[in-house]
Amino acid sequence: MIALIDCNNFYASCEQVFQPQLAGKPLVVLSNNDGNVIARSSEAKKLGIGMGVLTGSVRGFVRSHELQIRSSNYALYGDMSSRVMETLEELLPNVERYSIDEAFADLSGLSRARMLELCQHVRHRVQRHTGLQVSIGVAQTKTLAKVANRLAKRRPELSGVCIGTETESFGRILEQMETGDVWGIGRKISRKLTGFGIHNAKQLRDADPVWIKKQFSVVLMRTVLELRGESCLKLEEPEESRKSLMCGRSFGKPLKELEDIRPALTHFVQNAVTRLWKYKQATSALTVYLSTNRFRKNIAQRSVSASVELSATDNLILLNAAAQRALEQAFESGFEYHKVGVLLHDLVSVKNIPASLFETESGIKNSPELMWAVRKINAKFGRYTVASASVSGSSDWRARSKFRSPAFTTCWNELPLVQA
DNA sequence: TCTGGGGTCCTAGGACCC
DNA sequence: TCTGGGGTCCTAGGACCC
Repeated sequence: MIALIDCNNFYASCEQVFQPQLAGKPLVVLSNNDGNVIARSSEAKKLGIGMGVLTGSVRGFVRSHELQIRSSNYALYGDMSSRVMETLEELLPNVERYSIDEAFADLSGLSRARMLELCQHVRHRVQRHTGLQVSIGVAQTKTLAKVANRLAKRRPELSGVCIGTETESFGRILEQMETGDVWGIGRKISRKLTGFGIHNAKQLRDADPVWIKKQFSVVLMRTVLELRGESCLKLEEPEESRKSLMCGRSFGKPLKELEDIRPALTHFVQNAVTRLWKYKQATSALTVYLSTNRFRKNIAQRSVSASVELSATDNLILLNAAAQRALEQAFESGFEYHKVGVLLHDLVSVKNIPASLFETESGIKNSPELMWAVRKINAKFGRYTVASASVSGSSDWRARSKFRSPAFTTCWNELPLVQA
């Protein structure tokens, strides 16, 4: 049996935990650049505010319903996520961190009564450690655990825990679910299924897997089998690390000049490499993406990328130099650029690289001592205390973030104040 | 006015080989 | 005029997730 543990309204709840005046109020969290809504408190959902709607379209609720608005604050959410995950790992075997606010765990071998007890215990402990609420769904497969989790959220009488033991009992529930609500089925596939007369999840479950594979793909076939209770998606081993890593953002205002884009890219490279260090990985290929704003139909559009191959390295200076070269290749003047980003791929664990491969033929010496010092200083005083020279300079690229709350848990200067 | 960011997996098709 | 076919590797792009 597999459990799916999921934080309720994660971003909005993180804001509420540190700002008690937000509790019980409709609240939305905005995307980078404050463009649209990416998270909502349950009160905001009740107002009918949809996921992804433009910020402008919810302004009316500020006056009429005291809607609260926050820019997204990933330092806070990331740190709260770690606290939740650590609590789960203390209490449950084989926890797989699936996303910032979700984890799977293996509960095989426990009786139904024991599972229920354990899941309620987990809920109380997470609530006590972090102030956040989680819902838990348990079933034979990951896909069914998602379904159970959905029920745990929707039916108050379950107190946040739904354990489905028999596949049979999912029949009526699946009948009321649209195919698009099943994990792994998005808009495109859902529409194609409708064309074949498959409208709900039960019909999908009962479709012929071989036919599904032929018409769609092996991916959807697995989903069908998973809905039948046949496990196709195993828990991932925790030591398997990520394969690629990216960092990029849209600019606060459009940029036309290469020299204005450079500092933004340097900043993203530094962010990406810091994460590379954290997981003790190195990269042997890097791609820089550069694009205009696709939503502005009246300007000339351009979306390009350029790649560079390297011998495996985690050296910030080398990687930034490579990224800047790629940017030069991709850049062409005459466009209003809106976004730049870097993708590090072919990641390998540093310990799997023979030392000799860390030597470099280029003029820039790989200097572990320097990198070590940069790492220590930035870990202690903040991520960009020591940064490549081109980070400084114009800051036109920085995103708007008008409503950001303090980094309560990760920055000494922004700790919450408690009045006794 | 404003239109997120960071991932994974799979497939199709081209290049190349024998 | 006829102009193989199967395997592998790589890449770009699609679809999905949160």
